Amino acid sequence: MSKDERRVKHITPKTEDFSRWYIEIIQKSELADYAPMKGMMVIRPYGYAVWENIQRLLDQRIKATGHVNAYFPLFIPESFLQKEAEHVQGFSPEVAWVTMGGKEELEERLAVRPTSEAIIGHMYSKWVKSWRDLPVLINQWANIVRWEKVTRPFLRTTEFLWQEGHTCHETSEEAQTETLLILSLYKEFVETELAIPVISGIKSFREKFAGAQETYAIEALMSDGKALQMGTSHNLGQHFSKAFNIRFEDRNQNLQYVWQTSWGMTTRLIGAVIMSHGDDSGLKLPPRVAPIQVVIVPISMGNWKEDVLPAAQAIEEGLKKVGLRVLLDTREEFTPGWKFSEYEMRGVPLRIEIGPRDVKAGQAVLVRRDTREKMTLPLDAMASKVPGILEDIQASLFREAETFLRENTRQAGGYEEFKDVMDNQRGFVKSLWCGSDACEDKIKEDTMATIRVIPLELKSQAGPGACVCCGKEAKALAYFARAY
RNA sequence: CGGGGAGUGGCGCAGCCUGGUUAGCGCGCCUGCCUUGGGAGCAGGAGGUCGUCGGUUCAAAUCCGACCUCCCCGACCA
Repeated sequence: MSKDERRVKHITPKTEDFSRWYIEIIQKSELADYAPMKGMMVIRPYGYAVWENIQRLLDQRIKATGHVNAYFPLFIPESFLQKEAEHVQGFSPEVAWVTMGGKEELEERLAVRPTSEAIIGHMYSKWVKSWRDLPVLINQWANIVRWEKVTRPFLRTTEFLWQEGHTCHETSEEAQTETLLILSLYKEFVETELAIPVISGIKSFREKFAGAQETYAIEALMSDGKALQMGTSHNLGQHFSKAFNIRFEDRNQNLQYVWQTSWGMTTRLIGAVIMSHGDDSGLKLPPRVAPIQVVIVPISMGNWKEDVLPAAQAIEEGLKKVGLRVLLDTREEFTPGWKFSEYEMRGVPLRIEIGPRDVKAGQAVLVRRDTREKMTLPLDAMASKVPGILEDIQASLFREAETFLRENTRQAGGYEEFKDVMDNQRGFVKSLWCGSDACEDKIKEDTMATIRVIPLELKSQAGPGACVCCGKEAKALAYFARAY
Protein backbone atom coordinates (compact mmCIF):
# COMPACT_ATOMS: atom_id res chain seq x y z
CA MET A 1 0.00 0.00 0.00
CA SER A 2 1.41 3.38 -0.95
CA LYS A 3 1.63 6.29 1.43
CA ASP A 4 -1.11 7.96 -0.46
CA GLU A 5 -3.47 5.05 -0.07
CA ARG A 6 -2.83 4.80 3.64
CA ARG A 7 -3.57 8.43 4.13
CA VAL A 8 -7.05 8.19 2.73
CA LYS A 9 -7.96 4.68 3.75
CA HIS A 10 -11.09 5.56 5.64
CA ILE A 11 -12.80 7.78 3.10
CA THR A 12 -14.64 6.23 0.20
CA PRO A 13 -13.04 7.62 -2.98
CA LYS A 14 -15.10 10.20 -4.79
CA THR A 15 -14.95 8.32 -8.05
CA GLU A 16 -16.05 5.06 -6.48
CA ASP A 17 -19.22 6.32 -4.83
CA PHE A 18 -19.76 10.07 -4.92
CA SER A 19 -22.70 10.16 -2.62
CA ARG A 20 -21.12 7.96 0.01
CA TRP A 21 -18.01 10.12 -0.23
CA TYR A 22 -20.15 13.19 0.36
CA ILE A 23 -21.84 11.77 3.46
CA GLU A 24 -18.59 10.48 4.91
CA ILE A 25 -16.84 13.81 4.47
CA ILE A 26 -19.62 15.61 6.28
CA GLN A 27 -19.59 13.27 9.23
CA LYS A 28 -15.87 12.74 9.53
CA SER A 29 -14.99 16.38 9.21
CA GLU A 30 -17.72 17.12 11.77
CA LEU A 31 -19.59 19.61 9.64
CA ALA A 32 -22.90 17.99 10.55
CA ASP A 33 -24.51 14.88 11.95
CA TYR A 34 -27.87 13.20 11.54
CA ALA A 35 -30.57 14.04 14.03
CA PRO A 36 -32.92 11.20 15.01
CA MET A 37 -35.85 12.63 13.05
CA LYS A 38 -36.21 11.99 9.36
CA GLY A 39 -34.47 14.49 7.16
CA MET A 40 -33.08 16.58 9.97
CA MET A 41 -29.48 17.28 10.78
CA VAL A 42 -27.41 19.00 13.39
CA ILE A 43 -25.00 21.56 12.03
CA ARG A 44 -21.98 20.98 14.23
CA PRO A 45 -19.64 23.77 15.36
CA TYR A 46 -17.24 23.31 12.45
CA GLY A 47 -20.04 23.42 9.90
CA TYR A 48 -21.77 26.26 11.67
CA ALA A 49 -18.54 28.25 11.63
CA VAL A 50 -18.56 27.93 7.83
CA TRP A 51 -22.15 29.14 7.81
CA GLU A 52 -21.26 32.08 10.04
CA ASN A 53 -18.57 33.11 7.61
CA ILE A 54 -21.01 32.82 4.73
CA GLN A 55 -23.57 34.83 6.68
CA ARG A 56 -21.14 37.57 7.55
CA LEU A 57 -19.81 37.97 4.02
CA LEU A 58 -23.23 37.82 2.40
CA ASP A 59 -24.85 40.05 4.99
CA GLN A 60 -22.23 42.73 4.29
CA ARG A 61 -23.16 42.70 0.63
CA ILE A 62 -26.88 42.74 1.32
CA LYS A 63 -26.47 45.74 3.59
CA ALA A 64 -24.07 47.48 1.22
CA THR A 65 -26.83 47.49 -1.39
CA GLY A 66 -29.20 49.30 0.94
CA HIS A 67 -31.10 46.43 2.52
CA VAL A 68 -31.84 46.09 6.22
CA ASN A 69 -32.49 43.04 8.35
CA ALA A 70 -35.70 42.22 10.20
CA TYR A 71 -37.37 39.16 11.61
CA PHE A 72 -40.84 37.79 10.87
CA PRO A 73 -42.76 35.01 12.64
CA LEU A 74 -42.06 31.33 12.13
CA PHE A 75 -45.77 30.57 11.83
CA ILE A 76 -48.07 31.59 9.02
CA PRO A 77 -51.88 31.25 9.21
CA GLU A 78 -53.22 28.88 6.60
CA SER A 79 -55.49 31.53 5.12
CA PHE A 80 -52.46 33.72 4.34
CA LEU A 81 -50.75 30.98 2.37
CA GLN A 82 -53.91 30.47 0.38
CA LYS A 83 -54.15 34.02 -0.83
CA GLU A 84 -51.83 33.47 -3.77
CA ALA A 85 -53.18 30.51 -5.70
CA GLU A 86 -50.00 29.33 -7.38
CA HIS A 87 -48.04 29.81 -4.17
CA VAL A 88 -50.28 27.58 -2.09
CA GLN A 89 -50.41 24.97 -4.80
CA GLY A 90 -46.64 24.92 -5.09
CA PHE A 91 -45.94 24.66 -1.40
CA SER A 92 -48.85 22.73 0.07
CA PRO A 93 -47.28 19.29 -0.47
CA GLU A 94 -44.38 20.18 1.77
CA VAL A 95 -45.81 22.35 4.51
CA ALA A 96 -45.61 21.26 8.14
CA TRP A 97 -48.66 22.31 10.16
CA VAL A 98 -49.21 23.27 13.75
CA THR A 99 -52.70 22.21 14.74
CA MET A 100 -52.51 22.19 18.53
CA GLY A 101 -51.52 24.76 21.13
CA GLY A 102 -50.92 22.78 24.27
CA LYS A 103 -54.01 20.60 24.56
CA GLU A 104 -56.26 22.85 22.55
CA GLU A 105 -56.90 22.56 18.89
CA LEU A 106 -56.24 25.77 16.97
CA GLU A 107 -59.12 27.40 15.17
CA GLU A 108 -56.90 27.98 12.19
CA ARG A 109 -53.88 25.82 11.67
CA LEU A 110 -50.50 27.47 11.32
CA ALA A 111 -47.94 26.65 8.68
CA VAL A 112 -44.34 26.42 9.75
CA ARG A 113 -42.92 28.79 7.16
CA PRO A 114 -41.83 27.12 3.93
CA THR A 115 -40.91 30.67 2.80
CA SER A 116 -42.19 33.99 4.06
CA GLU A 117 -43.85 35.82 1.18
CA ALA A 118 -47.27 35.41 2.75
CA ILE A 119 -46.60 36.70 6.26
CA ILE A 120 -44.36 39.45 4.95
CA GLY A 121 -46.91 40.42 2.33
CA HIS A 122 -49.48 40.80 5.08
CA MET A 123 -47.21 43.09 7.06
CA TYR A 124 -46.21 45.12 4.03
CA SER A 125 -49.86 45.87 3.33
CA LYS A 126 -49.95 47.57 6.72
CA TRP A 127 -46.71 49.43 6.26
CA VAL A 128 -46.85 50.68 2.70
CA LYS A 129 -49.18 53.59 2.03
CA SER A 130 -47.31 56.09 -0.09
CA TRP A 131 -44.65 56.20 -2.78
CA ARG A 132 -42.55 57.80 -0.04
CA ASP A 133 -42.55 54.44 1.79
CA LEU A 134 -40.86 52.79 -1.17
CA PRO A 135 -38.72 51.00 -1.82
CA VAL A 136 -38.97 48.54 1.06
CA LEU A 137 -35.72 46.62 1.16
CA ILE A 138 -35.86 44.01 3.92
CA ASN A 139 -33.91 40.83 4.43
CA GLN A 140 -34.25 38.19 7.11
CA TRP A 141 -32.03 35.38 8.31
CA ALA A 142 -34.26 32.52 9.32
CA ASN A 143 -34.94 28.83 9.45
CA ILE A 144 -37.34 27.21 7.01
CA VAL A 145 -39.20 23.92 7.10
CA ARG A 146 -40.18 21.94 4.02
CA TRP A 147 -41.39 18.38 4.40
CA GLU A 148 -39.25 16.90 1.67
CA LYS A 149 -39.50 13.28 0.70
CA VAL A 150 -35.88 12.77 -0.16
CA THR A 151 -33.30 14.50 1.98
CA ARG A 152 -29.55 14.81 2.05
CA PRO A 153 -27.39 16.76 4.50
CA PHE A 154 -27.02 20.41 3.47
CA LEU A 155 -28.50 19.86 0.00
CA ARG A 156 -32.03 19.19 1.10
CA THR A 157 -33.05 18.89 4.72
CA THR A 158 -36.45 19.21 6.32
CA GLU A 159 -35.30 22.28 8.21
CA PHE A 160 -32.67 24.57 6.76
CA LEU A 161 -31.21 28.01 7.32
CA TRP A 162 -31.30 30.80 4.79
CA GLN A 163 -31.63 34.45 4.13
CA GLU A 164 -34.68 35.73 2.30
CA GLY A 165 -34.97 39.21 0.91
CA HIS A 166 -38.39 40.73 0.30
CA THR A 167 -38.65 44.05 -1.45
CA CYS A 168 -41.36 46.41 -2.70
CA HIS A 169 -40.95 48.93 -5.49
CA GLU A 170 -42.85 51.67 -7.24
CA THR A 171 -42.41 50.35 -10.72
CA SER A 172 -42.02 47.13 -12.60
CA GLU A 173 -38.69 48.34 -13.92
CA GLU A 174 -37.37 48.98 -10.43
CA ALA A 175 -38.40 45.50 -9.32
CA GLN A 176 -36.66 44.01 -12.32
CA THR A 177 -33.52 46.02 -11.59
CA GLU A 178 -33.57 44.76 -8.01
CA THR A 179 -34.07 41.16 -9.15
CA LEU A 180 -31.05 41.34 -11.41
CA LEU A 181 -28.99 43.29 -8.89
CA ILE A 182 -29.40 40.47 -6.39
CA LEU A 183 -28.74 37.85 -9.03
CA SER A 184 -25.41 39.46 -9.82
CA LEU A 185 -24.68 39.99 -6.14
CA TYR A 186 -25.23 36.28 -5.55
CA LYS A 187 -23.00 35.35 -8.45
CA GLU A 188 -20.24 37.64 -7.26
CA PHE A 189 -20.55 36.34 -3.70
CA VAL A 190 -20.43 32.67 -4.62
CA GLU A 191 -17.56 33.13 -7.04
CA THR A 192 -15.52 35.39 -4.78
CA GLU A 193 -16.08 33.82 -1.38
CA LEU A 194 -16.88 30.20 -2.16
CA ALA A 195 -14.66 29.99 -5.24
CA ILE A 196 -17.46 28.34 -7.18
CA PRO A 197 -18.09 29.58 -10.72
CA VAL A 198 -21.74 29.74 -11.66
CA ILE A 199 -23.91 30.34 -14.64
CA SER A 200 -26.81 32.67 -14.14
CA GLY A 201 -30.00 33.29 -15.99
CA ILE A 202 -33.73 32.93 -16.00
CA LYS A 203 -35.68 29.78 -15.16
CA SER A 204 -38.20 28.20 -17.46
CA PHE A 205 -41.87 28.49 -16.48
CA ARG A 206 -41.77 24.90 -15.22
CA GLU A 207 -38.88 25.63 -12.90
CA LYS A 208 -39.91 29.02 -11.62
CA PHE A 209 -40.84 29.73 -8.00
CA ALA A 210 -44.48 29.15 -7.11
CA GLY A 211 -46.06 32.57 -7.21
CA ALA A 212 -43.31 34.42 -9.00
CA GLN A 213 -43.63 36.17 -12.30
CA GLU A 214 -40.08 35.26 -13.22
CA THR A 215 -37.35 33.37 -11.41
CA TYR A 216 -33.66 33.93 -11.95
CA ALA A 217 -31.02 31.64 -10.55
CA ILE A 218 -27.36 30.88 -10.30
CA GLU A 219 -26.36 27.30 -10.97
CA ALA A 220 -23.08 25.54 -10.37
CA LEU A 221 -21.72 22.24 -11.58
CA MET A 222 -20.72 19.77 -8.89
CA SER A 223 -17.73 17.55 -9.53
CA ASP A 224 -19.94 14.54 -10.29
CA GLY A 225 -21.40 16.43 -13.23
CA LYS A 226 -24.74 17.31 -11.65
CA ALA A 227 -25.96 20.87 -11.39
CA LEU A 228 -26.90 22.56 -8.15
CA GLN A 229 -29.07 25.63 -7.80
CA MET A 230 -27.24 27.93 -5.46
CA GLY A 231 -29.44 30.96 -5.22
CA THR A 232 -32.66 32.33 -6.62
CA SER A 233 -33.95 35.82 -7.25
CA HIS A 234 -37.61 36.23 -8.08
CA ASN A 235 -39.43 39.05 -9.74
CA LEU A 236 -42.83 38.64 -8.10
CA GLY A 237 -44.50 41.28 -10.23
CA GLN A 238 -47.78 42.21 -8.54
CA HIS A 239 -48.80 38.64 -7.75
CA PHE A 240 -48.44 39.02 -4.01
CA SER A 241 -49.25 42.70 -3.77
CA LYS A 242 -52.62 41.97 -5.35
CA ALA A 243 -53.15 38.92 -3.13
CA PHE A 244 -52.20 40.83 0.02
CA ASN A 245 -53.45 44.21 -1.03
CA ILE A 246 -50.15 46.06 -0.79
CA ARG A 247 -51.09 49.40 -2.30
CA PHE A 248 -49.61 52.85 -2.32
CA GLU A 249 -50.54 56.24 -3.63
CA ASP A 250 -48.08 57.10 -6.35
CA ARG A 251 -46.53 60.42 -7.35
CA ASN A 252 -49.59 61.16 -9.49
CA GLN A 253 -52.03 60.39 -6.70
CA ASN A 254 -53.07 57.11 -8.25
CA LEU A 255 -53.58 54.06 -6.05
CA GLN A 256 -51.28 51.28 -7.24
CA TYR A 257 -50.11 47.85 -6.24
CA VAL A 258 -46.40 47.60 -5.42
CA TRP A 259 -43.95 45.60 -7.50
CA GLN A 260 -42.09 43.00 -5.49
CA THR A 261 -39.07 40.75 -5.46
CA SER A 262 -37.87 37.98 -3.21
CA TRP A 263 -34.58 36.14 -3.16
CA GLY A 264 -32.68 33.61 -1.09
CA MET A 265 -29.63 31.51 -0.49
CA THR A 266 -29.39 28.66 2.00
CA THR A 267 -27.16 26.32 3.95
CA ARG A 268 -27.10 24.33 0.73
CA LEU A 269 -24.14 26.53 -0.15
CA ILE A 270 -22.09 24.44 2.26
CA GLY A 271 -23.00 21.32 0.32
CA ALA A 272 -21.85 23.07 -2.83
CA VAL A 273 -18.49 23.90 -1.29
CA ILE A 274 -18.00 20.27 -0.31
CA MET A 275 -18.96 18.91 -3.72
CA SER A 276 -17.17 21.51 -5.79
CA HIS A 277 -13.77 21.44 -4.17
CA GLY A 278 -13.39 18.26 -2.10
CA ASP A 279 -11.20 15.34 -3.08
CA ASP A 280 -10.43 11.81 -1.92
CA SER A 281 -8.58 13.14 1.11
CA GLY A 282 -11.53 15.19 2.24
CA LEU A 283 -12.68 18.77 2.23
CA LYS A 284 -10.94 21.68 0.60
CA LEU A 285 -12.37 24.80 2.14
CA PRO A 286 -11.93 28.12 0.38
CA PRO A 287 -9.81 30.32 2.70
CA ARG A 288 -12.44 33.07 2.75
CA VAL A 289 -14.96 30.85 4.55
CA ALA A 290 -12.70 28.30 6.25
CA PRO A 291 -13.18 28.30 10.04
CA ILE A 292 -9.47 27.58 10.37
CA GLN A 293 -7.42 29.18 7.62
CA VAL A 294 -4.03 28.13 8.92
CA VAL A 295 -3.16 25.27 11.23
CA ILE A 296 0.23 25.19 12.89
CA VAL A 297 1.53 21.73 13.72
CA PRO A 298 4.60 21.75 15.93
CA ILE A 299 6.84 18.72 15.50
CA SER A 300 7.00 17.65 19.09
CA MET A 301 10.38 15.97 19.37
CA GLY A 302 12.62 16.00 22.43
CA ASN A 303 11.99 19.00 24.63
CA TRP A 304 9.93 20.65 21.93
CA LYS A 305 8.11 22.81 24.41
CA GLU A 306 11.26 24.83 24.83
CA ASP A 307 12.77 24.45 21.38
CA VAL A 308 9.75 24.62 19.12
CA LEU A 309 6.68 25.86 20.92
CA PRO A 310 7.76 29.50 21.38
CA ALA A 311 8.45 29.82 17.67
CA ALA A 312 5.11 28.21 16.86
CA GLN A 313 3.34 30.61 19.20
CA ALA A 314 5.12 33.52 17.61
CA ILE A 315 3.83 32.44 14.21
CA GLU A 316 0.33 32.07 15.63
CA GLU A 317 0.38 35.55 17.12
CA GLY A 318 1.83 37.12 14.02
CA LEU A 319 -0.84 35.60 11.80
CA LYS A 320 -3.67 36.47 14.16
CA LYS A 321 -2.41 40.02 14.17
CA VAL A 322 -2.93 40.24 10.43
CA GLY A 323 -6.48 38.99 10.88
CA LEU A 324 -6.18 35.32 10.02
CA ARG A 325 -8.08 32.47 11.67
CA VAL A 326 -5.28 30.34 13.06
CA LEU A 327 -5.13 27.19 15.15
CA LEU A 328 -1.97 26.05 16.90
CA ASP A 329 -2.45 22.37 17.67
CA THR A 330 -0.28 21.53 20.66
CA ARG A 331 -2.01 18.28 21.54
CA GLU A 332 0.49 15.63 22.50
CA GLU A 333 -1.81 12.66 22.14
CA PHE A 334 -1.64 12.84 18.37
CA THR A 335 1.45 12.51 16.22
CA PRO A 336 2.24 15.15 13.61
CA GLY A 337 1.42 12.68 10.86
CA TRP A 338 -2.01 12.09 12.31
CA LYS A 339 -2.63 15.82 12.47
CA PHE A 340 -1.52 16.31 8.88
CA SER A 341 -4.14 13.86 7.66
CA GLU A 342 -6.80 15.16 10.00
CA TYR A 343 -6.51 18.77 8.89
CA GLU A 344 -6.36 17.78 5.27
CA MET A 345 -9.57 15.87 5.76
CA ARG A 346 -11.12 18.89 7.45
CA GLY A 347 -10.09 21.08 4.54
CA VAL A 348 -7.82 23.57 6.31
CA PRO A 349 -6.30 25.54 3.41
CA LEU A 350 -2.78 25.94 4.75
CA ARG A 351 -0.67 23.98 7.21
CA ILE A 352 2.51 25.20 8.82
CA GLU A 353 4.89 22.57 10.17
CA ILE A 354 7.65 23.64 12.48
CA GLY A 355 10.23 21.39 14.14
CA PRO A 356 13.64 21.72 15.79
CA ARG A 357 15.46 21.75 12.45
CA ASP A 358 13.26 24.57 11.20
CA VAL A 359 13.69 26.63 14.32
CA LYS A 360 17.47 26.37 13.97
CA ALA A 361 17.17 27.45 10.36
CA GLY A 362 14.76 30.23 11.28
CA GLN A 363 12.05 28.90 9.00
CA ALA A 364 8.92 26.75 8.82
CA VAL A 365 7.39 24.42 6.26
CA LEU A 366 4.13 25.45 4.60
CA VAL A 367 1.88 22.91 2.90
CA ARG A 368 -1.07 23.91 0.74
CA ARG A 369 -4.18 21.76 1.01
CA ASP A 370 -5.21 22.36 -2.58
CA THR A 371 -2.01 21.41 -4.37
CA ARG A 372 -0.12 19.76 -1.49
CA GLU A 373 2.79 21.95 -2.55
CA LYS A 374 5.43 22.34 0.16
CA MET A 375 7.56 25.43 0.65
CA THR A 376 9.79 26.80 3.35
CA LEU A 377 9.44 30.34 4.54
CA PRO A 378 11.55 32.39 6.97
CA LEU A 379 9.79 32.87 10.29
CA ASP A 380 9.90 36.63 10.00
CA ALA A 381 8.17 36.49 6.63
CA MET A 382 5.08 34.60 7.82
CA ALA A 383 2.79 37.50 8.58
CA SER A 384 3.64 39.24 5.34
CA LYS A 385 3.51 36.21 3.02
CA VAL A 386 0.77 33.93 4.34
CA PRO A 387 -2.20 36.17 3.49
CA GLY A 388 -1.04 36.21 -0.11
CA ILE A 389 -0.70 32.45 -0.18
CA LEU A 390 -4.25 32.09 1.10
CA GLU A 391 -5.47 34.44 -1.61
CA ASP A 392 -3.63 32.35 -4.13
CA ILE A 393 -5.29 29.19 -2.81
CA GLN A 394 -8.67 30.90 -3.08
CA ALA A 395 -7.93 31.92 -6.66
CA SER A 396 -6.57 28.54 -7.54
CA LEU A 397 -9.65 26.73 -6.24
CA PHE A 398 -11.79 29.00 -8.36
CA ARG A 399 -9.68 28.43 -11.46
CA GLU A 400 -9.81 24.70 -11.02
CA ALA A 401 -13.58 24.75 -10.66
CA GLU A 402 -13.83 27.10 -13.61
CA THR A 403 -11.83 24.74 -15.78
CA PHE A 404 -14.08 21.90 -14.71
CA LEU A 405 -17.15 23.93 -15.56
CA ARG A 406 -15.78 24.90 -18.97
CA GLU A 407 -14.71 21.36 -19.81
CA ASN A 408 -18.09 20.01 -18.79
CA THR A 409 -20.23 22.48 -20.65
CA ARG A 410 -21.02 21.17 -24.09
CA GLN A 411 -23.10 22.11 -27.06
CA ALA A 412 -25.57 19.71 -28.56
CA GLY A 413 -27.28 20.44 -31.82
CA GLY A 414 -29.19 17.21 -32.30
CA TYR A 415 -31.27 15.18 -29.90
CA GLU A 416 -29.21 12.00 -30.20
CA GLU A 417 -26.09 13.94 -29.39
CA PHE A 418 -27.90 15.56 -26.49
CA LYS A 419 -28.95 12.23 -25.03
CA ASP A 420 -25.50 10.80 -25.55
CA VAL A 421 -23.83 13.62 -23.62
CA MET A 422 -26.33 13.38 -20.78
CA ASP A 423 -25.87 9.63 -20.48
CA ASN A 424 -22.14 9.46 -20.84
CA GLN A 425 -20.66 12.75 -19.76
CA ARG A 426 -23.20 14.74 -17.82
CA GLY A 427 -22.35 18.36 -17.09
CA PHE A 428 -24.17 21.24 -18.74
CA VAL A 429 -25.45 20.93 -22.25
CA LYS A 430 -26.22 24.11 -24.14
CA SER A 431 -28.98 23.65 -26.64
CA LEU A 432 -31.66 25.58 -28.42
CA TRP A 433 -35.17 25.19 -27.09
CA CYS A 434 -38.53 26.04 -28.61
CA GLY A 435 -39.98 27.25 -25.30
CA SER A 436 -42.66 24.59 -24.98
CA ASP A 437 -43.43 22.65 -21.81
CA ALA A 438 -43.85 19.57 -23.95
CA CYS A 439 -40.23 19.53 -25.07
CA GLU A 440 -39.00 20.35 -21.59
CA ASP A 441 -41.02 17.42 -20.23
CA LYS A 442 -39.88 15.04 -22.92
CA ILE A 443 -36.24 15.91 -22.36
CA LYS A 444 -36.68 15.35 -18.65
CA GLU A 445 -38.33 12.01 -19.23
CA ASP A 446 -35.70 10.84 -21.70
CA THR A 447 -32.59 12.13 -20.00
CA MET A 448 -33.52 13.27 -16.46
CA ALA A 449 -32.12 16.65 -17.45
CA THR A 450 -33.95 19.88 -16.81
CA ILE A 451 -33.44 23.43 -17.94
CA ARG A 452 -31.24 24.96 -15.31
CA VAL A 453 -31.18 28.47 -16.70
CA ILE A 454 -31.51 30.46 -19.86
CA PRO A 455 -28.52 32.80 -19.67
CA LEU A 456 -29.44 36.43 -20.18
CA GLU A 457 -26.35 37.25 -22.15
CA LEU A 458 -27.15 34.41 -24.52
CA LYS A 459 -30.73 35.39 -25.18
CA SER A 460 -29.68 37.19 -28.30
CA GLN A 461 -27.74 34.16 -29.43
CA ALA A 462 -30.87 32.10 -29.75
CA GLY A 463 -31.17 33.50 -33.21
CA PRO A 464 -32.54 31.35 -35.94
CA GLY A 465 -32.27 27.66 -35.19
CA ALA A 466 -34.14 24.52 -34.32
CA CYS A 467 -35.20 23.19 -30.93
CA VAL A 468 -32.93 20.32 -29.92
CA CYS A 469 -35.98 18.22 -29.11
CA CYS A 470 -38.81 18.96 -31.56
CA GLY A 471 -36.92 20.75 -34.32
CA LYS A 472 -39.32 23.67 -34.41
CA GLU A 473 -38.07 27.22 -34.33
CA ALA A 474 -36.06 27.89 -31.18
CA LYS A 475 -36.84 30.73 -28.81
CA ALA A 476 -33.92 30.45 -26.45
CA LEU A 477 -30.56 28.94 -25.77
CA ALA A 478 -30.80 26.97 -22.55
CA TYR A 479 -28.44 25.19 -20.20
CA PHE A 480 -29.66 21.69 -19.46
CA ALA A 481 -28.33 19.35 -16.77
CA ARG A 482 -29.26 16.69 -14.33
CA ALA A 483 -29.61 18.43 -11.03
CA TYR A 484 -29.71 17.87 -7.30
C1' C B 1 -44.52 8.45 -1.88
C1' G B 2 -43.20 3.59 -4.97
C1' G B 3 -38.99 -0.26 -5.66
C1' G B 4 -34.42 -2.24 -3.41
C1' G B 5 -30.67 -2.56 0.70
C1' A B 6 -29.34 -1.73 5.82
C1' G B 7 -29.53 -0.73 11.48
C1' U B 8 -25.11 -5.10 16.79
C1' G B 9 -20.07 -0.28 22.36
C1' G B 10 -17.94 6.29 19.29
C1' C B 11 -16.73 4.22 13.94
C1' G B 12 -16.32 -0.14 10.62
C1' C B 13 -17.93 -5.07 10.84
C1' A B 14 -18.70 -10.70 12.35
C1' G B 15 -22.53 -13.62 14.69
C1' C B 16 -28.65 -14.39 12.51
C1' C B 17 -29.86 -18.96 7.67
C1' U B 18 -29.88 -23.88 11.57
C1' G B 19 -32.78 -19.74 18.75
C1' G B 20 -29.26 -22.27 24.03
C1' U B 21 -24.78 -19.82 29.87
C1' U B 22 -20.74 -14.15 30.74
C1' A B 23 -22.45 -11.15 22.31
C1' G B 24 -17.03 -11.17 19.49
C1' C B 25 -13.19 -8.60 16.27
C1' G B 26 -10.45 -4.18 14.22
C1' C B 27 -10.05 0.98 14.92
C1' G B 28 -11.10 4.68 18.44
C1' C B 29 -11.48 5.90 23.92
C1' C B 30 -9.16 5.78 29.32
C1' U B 31 -4.38 4.82 32.48
C1' G B 32 0.89 4.14 32.37
C1' C B 33 5.51 3.77 29.86
C1' C B 34 7.74 5.02 25.43
C1' U B 35 7.47 7.81 21.05
C1' U B 36 6.58 12.15 17.66
C1' G B 37 9.30 15.50 10.18
C1' G B 38 2.84 11.65 6.85
C1' G B 39 -2.61 8.55 10.65
C1' A B 40 3.75 4.99 16.07
C1' G B 41 4.60 0.74 19.85
C1' C B 42 3.82 -2.16 24.39
C1' A B 43 0.95 -3.28 28.83
C1' G B 44 -3.48 -2.78 31.50
C1' G B 45 -8.67 -1.00 31.38
C1' A B 46 -13.63 1.06 30.43
C1' G B 47 -17.68 0.91 27.28
C1' G B 48 -23.36 -2.77 24.32
C1' U B 49 -31.34 -3.13 27.38
C1' C B 50 -28.03 -6.13 19.55
C1' G B 51 -32.90 0.72 16.14
C1' U B 52 -38.02 0.76 18.90
C1' C B 53 -42.41 -1.70 20.42
C1' G B 54 -45.01 -6.13 20.43
C1' G B 55 -45.50 -11.51 19.36
C1' U B 56 -43.82 -16.91 19.16
C1' U B 57 -40.84 -19.98 22.68
C1' C B 58 -38.72 -23.14 28.63
C1' A B 59 -35.18 -19.76 26.08
C1' A B 60 -34.69 -14.37 20.98
C1' A B 61 -29.18 -10.32 18.41
C1' U B 62 -31.07 -14.85 15.88
C1' C B 63 -37.95 -16.60 14.09
C1' C B 64 -42.71 -13.39 13.10
C1' G B 65 -45.30 -8.42 12.88
C1' A B 66 -45.64 -3.19 13.16
C1' C B 67 -43.11 1.24 13.52
C1' C B 68 -38.56 4.55 13.42
C1' U B 69 -34.03 5.95 10.95
C1' C B 70 -30.23 5.75 7.13
C1' C B 71 -28.42 4.50 2.04
C1' C B 72 -29.41 3.53 -3.34
C1' C B 73 -32.91 3.96 -7.72
C1' G B 74 -37.40 6.58 -9.38
C1' A B 75 -41.70 10.71 -8.90
C1' C B 76 -41.34 15.98 -5.88
C1' C B 77 -38.19 20.06 -4.32
C1' A B 78 -33.50 25.28 -2.17
